[in-house]
This record gives sequence, C-alpha cells and structure tokens, in this order.
Amino acid sequence: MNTMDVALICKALGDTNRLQIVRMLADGEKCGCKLLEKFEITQPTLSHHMKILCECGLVKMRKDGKWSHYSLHCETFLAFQQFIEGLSCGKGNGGDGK
Amino acid sequence: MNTMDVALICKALGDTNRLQIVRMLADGEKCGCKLLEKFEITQPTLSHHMKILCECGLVKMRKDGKWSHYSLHCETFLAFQQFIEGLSCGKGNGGDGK
DNA sequence: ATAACACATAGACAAATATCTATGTGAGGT
DNA sequence: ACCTCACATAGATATTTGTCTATGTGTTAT
Repeated sequence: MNTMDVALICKALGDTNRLQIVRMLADGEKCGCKLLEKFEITQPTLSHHMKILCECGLVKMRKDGKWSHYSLHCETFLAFQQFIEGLSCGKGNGGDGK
Repeated sequence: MNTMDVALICKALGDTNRLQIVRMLADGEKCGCKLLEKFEITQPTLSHHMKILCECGLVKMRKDGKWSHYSLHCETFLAFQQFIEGLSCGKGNGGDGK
C-alpha cells in the first residue's frame, strides 16, 4: 500500500460523518437507509460519502434488491491499519541502523 | 480521544505531502529546512503544513536558535494508533460481547 | 400499471484548502 | 551595523469539498 493510497483513505476518514460511518460499519454490515437515520444529512449527501468511502477501498457494497449493504473492506482496512501501526514514534531512531 | 480529534488528524494525514512528512518524522526529529529539501514546495507552504500537523496534535516543535525541530507528538500519535487499531473489521461482531 | 421505497446522478453553491508571492521577525555571522 | 539564514504571517487565487435541491433508475408491493 503506497503513500497515495493511504493519503486517500485518510482524506476519506477526515470527515466527521464518514469517520462515524466507518465506526458503525466496524460493528457490522449496515444498509444505507439504516446509516441515514443516524445522521442529519440528506440522502444524496450520504450517497456521496459512501461513494468516497468505496472509491478509496475502505468500504464495499453488496446489492440486495433495492437495498445497498455496506461493510468494511477488510483487505484494504487491514493494510491501512498496518501502515499506521508501522509508524513508530521517533523512539526507535537509533536501533534501525540509520 | 473523540471522533472529532481523530477526524482532524485524519484530515491532516489526508495530504500526500503531510503524510510523507509524518513518515519522515517517524524516523526521527527533523528541522524544517531539512524537510523542505525533500519536497517541491515553497517554504511558506511547508510552514503551513507544519502548522496543521502541530495544531491537530500529531507533531510537536522544538525551537533551537534559528532552527525549528519537528517530531511526532507521541502521546497523541499513540492515541490515534489505538483508535485505528480498535476498529475491527466486522468479523468480530458476535464474539466480543456486544 | 401505479405507487412507494432505496439509492444514484446532475448541477449549484458556499466554505475550506493548497499553493503561491511578498514581506515580517529573530538569530548568527562578518 | 549589516547581511544571511530559518521560519512565520498576510493576502491572493484556483481547486476541492460538503451540502443542498431536483430528478433519474431500479425494485417491490398493491
């Protein structure tokens, strides 16, 4: 996962609504209409946010009749987590041969 | 660490230049002039990015004569990492007692 | 067929953002 | 005193972004 992918994901998570959506999806798959209930935004705005979350790879969609079910895309999400975890806090600059 | 704090940090990391700056700082403290060499941006632009990184708490600054030395602010950074790590990938919804 | 529901798309718009040039500030060196 | 260096601030500007209203699309129910 390269820097631009991570930046795209971070940008996606940089909106309070989208971050809360991700938190809700971390708790399990949800349909759009269920998500919409929790926010004070219109349906097109939610649709816009979901598109951004899907395009950066963080979220995937499953169509079921007239419903869209969203969930975290584990592969991308885990790679993102690993990237963040992999950043040390400047304390290790002495043992890595730099 | 609440949702808005995390969103602010993510927004800060949502810019390719800033993300690379953080990666460089994860490798150890650096002064502004050293950072500037690595990017194709002007000095005021770097100054602007550093301000954003400091304001969200991710980076701290140490003045030394005419130099500004930047490094990751471990406390905030670790809290952020824990927040991200704490998000499961929808697989644990059944075994974690929720 | 018609209506209702879930969602996407298009277009508009105000606010935020990344970048620049120009200039100010403060520390060191000559 | 003067200049240079490292950095900050101010102001301008083009682009991006979050949100809305209006409308289109596809599915389900009556």
